[in-house]
Amino acid sequence: MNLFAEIRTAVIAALETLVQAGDLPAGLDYAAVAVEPPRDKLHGDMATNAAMVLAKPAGLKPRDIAEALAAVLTQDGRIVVAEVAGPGFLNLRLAPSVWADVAGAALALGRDFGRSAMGAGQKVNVEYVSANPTGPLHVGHTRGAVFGDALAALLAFAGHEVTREYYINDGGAQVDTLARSVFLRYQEAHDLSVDWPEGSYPGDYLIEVGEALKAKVGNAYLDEPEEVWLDAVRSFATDAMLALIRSDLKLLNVEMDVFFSEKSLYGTGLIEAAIDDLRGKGLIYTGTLEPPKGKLPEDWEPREQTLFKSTAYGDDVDRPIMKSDGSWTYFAPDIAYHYDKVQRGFDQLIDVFGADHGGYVKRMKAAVAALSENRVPVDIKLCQLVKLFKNGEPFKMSKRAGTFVTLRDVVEQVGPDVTRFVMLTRKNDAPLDFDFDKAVEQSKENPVFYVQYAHARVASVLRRAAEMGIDTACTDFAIEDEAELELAKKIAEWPRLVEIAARTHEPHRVAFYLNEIASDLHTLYNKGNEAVQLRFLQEADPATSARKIALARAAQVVISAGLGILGVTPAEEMR
RNA sequence: GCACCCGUAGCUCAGCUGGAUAGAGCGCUGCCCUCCGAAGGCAGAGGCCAGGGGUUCGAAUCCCUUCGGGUGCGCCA
Repeated sequence: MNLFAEIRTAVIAALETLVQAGDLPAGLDYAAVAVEPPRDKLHGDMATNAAMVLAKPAGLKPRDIAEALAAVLTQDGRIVVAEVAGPGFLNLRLAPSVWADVAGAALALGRDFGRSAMGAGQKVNVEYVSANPTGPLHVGHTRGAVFGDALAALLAFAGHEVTREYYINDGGAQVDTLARSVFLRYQEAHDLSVDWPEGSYPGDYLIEVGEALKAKVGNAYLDEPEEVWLDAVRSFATDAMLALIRSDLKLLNVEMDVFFSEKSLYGTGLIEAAIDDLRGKGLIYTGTLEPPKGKLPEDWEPREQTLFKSTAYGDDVDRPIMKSDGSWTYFAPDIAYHYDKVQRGFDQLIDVFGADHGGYVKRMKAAVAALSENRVPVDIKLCQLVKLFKNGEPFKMSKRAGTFVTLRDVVEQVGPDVTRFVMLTRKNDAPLDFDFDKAVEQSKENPVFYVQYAHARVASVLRRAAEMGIDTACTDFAIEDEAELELAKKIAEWPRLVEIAARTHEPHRVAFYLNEIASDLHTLYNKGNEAVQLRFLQEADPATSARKIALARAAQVVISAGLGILGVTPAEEMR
């Protein structure tokens, strides 16, 4: 139940009434009519721009439309005051009972309150993490993992059918490097001393993989040339890395529906099929690209290549899909992978990448647009860097991986709940500072704590109420004070916020909202210190107390639902 | 050189498909702790929304441009 949507429906019905009465011309487009919370709450509870939006097409003055609209709307029992303001806004003030009804819905629906049918019938694929299977996940992946996971949950909450997917880059040269690195560890496991060539993966995490390989094959590969063991070791190593990555994800409670292997596209005709599809559309050709302007690669020379005409779909230059030795570039399997997603019938694709893949966005969009004939939109969300701090000092090294801090390092220090919440306290395209100490600090500056505390505070009130024999299942409300009204209104905003966040693909909005509703709850609670009649717990008047507690429970339900979307456990107590 | 992202209070950042007098936290100033949990609370000061043009009844938001920061830029994925 989205109260804003309901009032908007009422506004449009009222406009129709005006049309019937001949006060407005028929056939107006109401699409731009909005009902929103006003910026300044002194203006009322909701405002509509209907009169201003319709003034021009209707050929009338905004204020005249607004006056007429106000007259009709005040006949609605929910609307107490409708007054024209500014250039033609219509400010609405709602009856207190309306807010109580919304809070009542929250209690009745529990964590399903705010669930939307917005995405009904929409199949969405969210691809995230997709880290190369060459080592443990690091901090950057962590942000992508949390973001993608929260976004998937948010879309599901908004009614979409969501598939969470991980693309395994196991087809390129980097898994060969992995295999060779594991082979070196395998040699070490046999007490041989080895040289680490430039570009190999020297992290400690491969030591046990080398030992496991020894345990499996003994000394069978020791004196053999690469041709003998490369395939087998690569497959052994990528399996091990994938197991590592899965266990990393599990630490964060991230669970994928599909792990899609790049390798599975090779030798199966899938890449060829995707490229053929593009060729059939006249988008594949052989040609020579212009050199990039400015800093020229040193070994630049004009070269004829097989190209995808991505410029036909908004890219800046056409992109090579085949190397000069006839093998595919990395782009070709990616095209095939997205072709596969399109063929699986998704209505919408979302790719979550690191910000360093920004240059990849246009060609990927071009590819999907071409493959789906503009049917399937693809939204590519870029996650910016995470800078780690400890005691305000930059924090860089990992004991495990050597050169980078791992997901495991982070989660082991602050836990999955804190990791997830903090990662969502910034917009995805804004850089994020993550301070280990602040993240676990128990103070108002720490949003994780602040929101958890609000939830726990209600739990605490409920426990004490039960001891005092106060009804904790009451569904009547006593919403009188300004602070109570604020909280009730904030609860009513939840369904609308879900839809906005889902539409914009921005789960951080949920985190910010939770901070606000927590703030309203704390404010109300603190007000009870001075104004005794505002306290939730009132031994002398259990009936009133029960109705106050009902509001606290409604807020708690919303906080719980919001945390659920973010993948954070609501705390029952903070000790 | 080109493309993408970003530029909002001293600091870190929100800001809804364009809406009214641009918000929050920290920091700062002043009050407040025998009180349902003060691991705080209340109030106040503080902004040319980087600069300039344009579209619009209306622009932090859309378009153009300048400046400043980040990322990327033909057989690496």
